[in-house]
Amino acid sequence: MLSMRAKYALKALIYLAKVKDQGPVLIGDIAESQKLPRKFLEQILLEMKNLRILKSKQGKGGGYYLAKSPADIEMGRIVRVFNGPLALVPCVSVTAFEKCDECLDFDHCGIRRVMQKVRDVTAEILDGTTLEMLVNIEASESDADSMMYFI
Amino acid sequence: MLSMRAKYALKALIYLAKVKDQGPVLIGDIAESQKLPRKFLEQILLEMKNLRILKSKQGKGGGYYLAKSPADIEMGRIVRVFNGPLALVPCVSVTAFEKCDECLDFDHCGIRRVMQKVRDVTAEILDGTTLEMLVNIEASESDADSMMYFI
DNA sequence: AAGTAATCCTATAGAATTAATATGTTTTAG
DNA sequence: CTAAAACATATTAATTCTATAGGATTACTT
Repeated sequence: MLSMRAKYALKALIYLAKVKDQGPVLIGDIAESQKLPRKFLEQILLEMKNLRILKSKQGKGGGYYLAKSPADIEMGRIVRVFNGPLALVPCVSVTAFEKCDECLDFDHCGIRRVMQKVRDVTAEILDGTTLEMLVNIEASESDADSMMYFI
Repeated sequence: MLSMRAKYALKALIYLAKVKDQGPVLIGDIAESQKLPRKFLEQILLEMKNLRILKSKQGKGGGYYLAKSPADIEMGRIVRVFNGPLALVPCVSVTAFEKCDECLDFDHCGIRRVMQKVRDVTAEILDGTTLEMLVNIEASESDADSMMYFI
């Protein structure tokens, strides 16, 4: 399952994308409007700022806002940062590759080969979905309609 | 990431599928040949027996063996039992559906709609892969060859 | 019937991770 | 100068995960 941190990060980003022309947004506004725990969210936003996904303005009148266009922020990136590798086993991870301790025959491991496929399709979807698309998906009426965003 | 329990369960099953005509197999044999911690594996095998995935024979000359044909045991089942739901968020889980606490608008949630797609393709692969296929995949020489097992 | 080899069963320890809160520091507009 | 805001780090509490321990039960062999 996705960690709360990852989910909250995505929620906050989607919100920031929706109000992106209104200048800096207060942590408190994001937390309240999205029903997220304020201090926990604070950490998450800070981390995204350090990763240059967000920018911030300190002091009175300050807040957070997107560092780049919603079209340039991929869901995959956020999930990796806050939830860890997409791969279900380390031996098919691109960002955190590692052989399994108990591995007897890397080349012929069936688990690895299947999990490689799972990772690939997952990455295709998540890396292929931008914040901009997420906003559009939320604007579409039915699940069926939103499906056309996938290849 | 997949839990060790899930990985060990799969390893044990693949091994049992490979030697399936040789009668009951000792826990110790499985553990040693697959480099799995013996007592931990014991729990896992017992659980699979209670789920009717394995059968066992107690006492001298006893051991574990598959309760059904490798063609009838799907990877998805094992992952669900030992790792939990395939879904990354509870609101797209078939086996453990639950709305998110912080959910504001279920019908229009972009995260949910994308994660639904991820769950669906993952389930398609894992539920579409049987133990028998895993054994065949391990017998094929290149990763490319083994790819034809996927739809 | 005894002995032994095996699974069965449950408890528990220890480590790691996660979610969240707490507390204070720094920056900046007015 | 003050108040409002982000910045930064430490700590807690709960949960989960991996693994081990120790005995209870079952059944084959002699």
